[in-house]
Amino acid sequence: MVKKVRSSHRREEALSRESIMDASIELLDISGESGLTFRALCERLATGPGAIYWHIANKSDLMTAACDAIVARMMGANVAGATPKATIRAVALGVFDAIDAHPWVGSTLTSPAGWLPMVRILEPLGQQVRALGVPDKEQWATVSALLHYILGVGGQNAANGQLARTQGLDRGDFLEAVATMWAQLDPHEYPFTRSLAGQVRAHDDRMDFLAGIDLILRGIDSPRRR
Amino acid sequence: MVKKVRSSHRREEALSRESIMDASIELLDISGESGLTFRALCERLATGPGAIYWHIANKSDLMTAACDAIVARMMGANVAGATPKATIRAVALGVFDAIDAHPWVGSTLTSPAGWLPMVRILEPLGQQVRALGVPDKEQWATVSALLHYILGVGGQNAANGQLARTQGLDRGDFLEAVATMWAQLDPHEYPFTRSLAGQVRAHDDRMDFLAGIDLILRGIDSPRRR
DNA sequence: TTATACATTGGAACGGCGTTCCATTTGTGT
DNA sequence: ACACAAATGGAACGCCGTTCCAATGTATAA
Repeated sequence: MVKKVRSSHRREEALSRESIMDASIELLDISGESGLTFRALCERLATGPGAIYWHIANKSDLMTAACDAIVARMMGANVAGATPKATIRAVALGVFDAIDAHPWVGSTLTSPAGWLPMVRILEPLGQQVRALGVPDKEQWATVSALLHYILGVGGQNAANGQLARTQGLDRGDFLEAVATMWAQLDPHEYPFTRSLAGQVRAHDDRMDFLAGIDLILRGIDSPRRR
Repeated sequence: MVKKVRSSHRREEALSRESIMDASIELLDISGESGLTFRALCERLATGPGAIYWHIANKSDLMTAACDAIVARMMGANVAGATPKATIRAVALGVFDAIDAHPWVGSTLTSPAGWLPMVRILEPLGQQVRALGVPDKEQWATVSALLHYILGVGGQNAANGQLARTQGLDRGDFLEAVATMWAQLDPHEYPFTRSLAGQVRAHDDRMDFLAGIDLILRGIDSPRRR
């Protein structure tokens, strides 16, 4: 029987939670959510699954930590000093751009295990909502409206981005495809959606996202009828 | 060699796209998104994967169609005649309740392939937004704000529901766990989230969801400053 | 120095997944 | 009676996350 001889030296760059996460983020950015597999990770890190599992608990742990790293990095760039509304817009756009750059963050943020990265977004929003003078009793509903809107757009953008990537079409092709499908809908059942087909072709995701944020901010300003 | 004898009669209740989808929805409702596998489906339908693949394209096709069935069913219950705002609230609550009853719908709606079920929701919202007198140019941004908020809350609720189910805890336990985690956050870094811990414990998801809808509706009423 | 404990590593193996392929059976039109 | 297409069910494939474990290096105690 031949005894397999292991490579005689320990790896030069030691495996660590950080090095594993760096590699994971690279894989996710390059080939999307489905690109992060333990096999791909093992190849990139030149090791086996056992070594990776020594440092992380499971794949969900890996994804959450990677997501948290992105969100924390993005939040660090935010500066204070501006008006509450300007700060809310800045946070919202930060999340939007982060998801645009790393689509996989969109779906991971919504996942149940991802409460820590979510809190990083919730906190600054809440501080500004409070600064706007929203009464204590209404703060939770207000900030959760903002947060859910932001995550909702992010999730949708992430999904669209992944669809585009897998189908290999750019933004223009994608919008064209959507516009065409909508234009072919039944005019009696879907008059509104059909009428939207034209607008969608030329719209700007980022501007519309900001318009939605402003809509909510105007709602916060409006007195509550009772 | 022994030749395997097939059962001599054709199945009494013929396999069809509908019967497959009924079984899929049952499986999804019983055991969540991870409960729908081809193996479980084969057992329930007493057949093999090949027979199923004769009627559907792939799993994504299956999920989207199941999701669309739920959404279409729910939309059928909506009645006209009320004010635009009341109708918007009714549609929103319909989606909320549907996702509450079938959590897997929440994640499927957001998936890129699910544009058809999404349009079923977009359409009535758009018709009412138009009825509210929102100018053509702003209709898309307005209705997409509503839609993304609704899907955002739905997705989060679905995620929480699935977490609760897999961990086997009820709503009270879940909220208690969240409140405890938030209360343990660093007071200097997360003052707002910490202050929220108490409110969260007693909040009502459905009411807060409606409060968010009303927030957006108030924003639609408010004049756009320029 | 030597023996012993412990942290880390890498690879083999497992069960389960979506999907494909194909021999076989059944119904239908001639 | 025959040919042919629709429909069926099961075996097999490749990939996935995860577990297990023998081998290796390093630190510590004798």
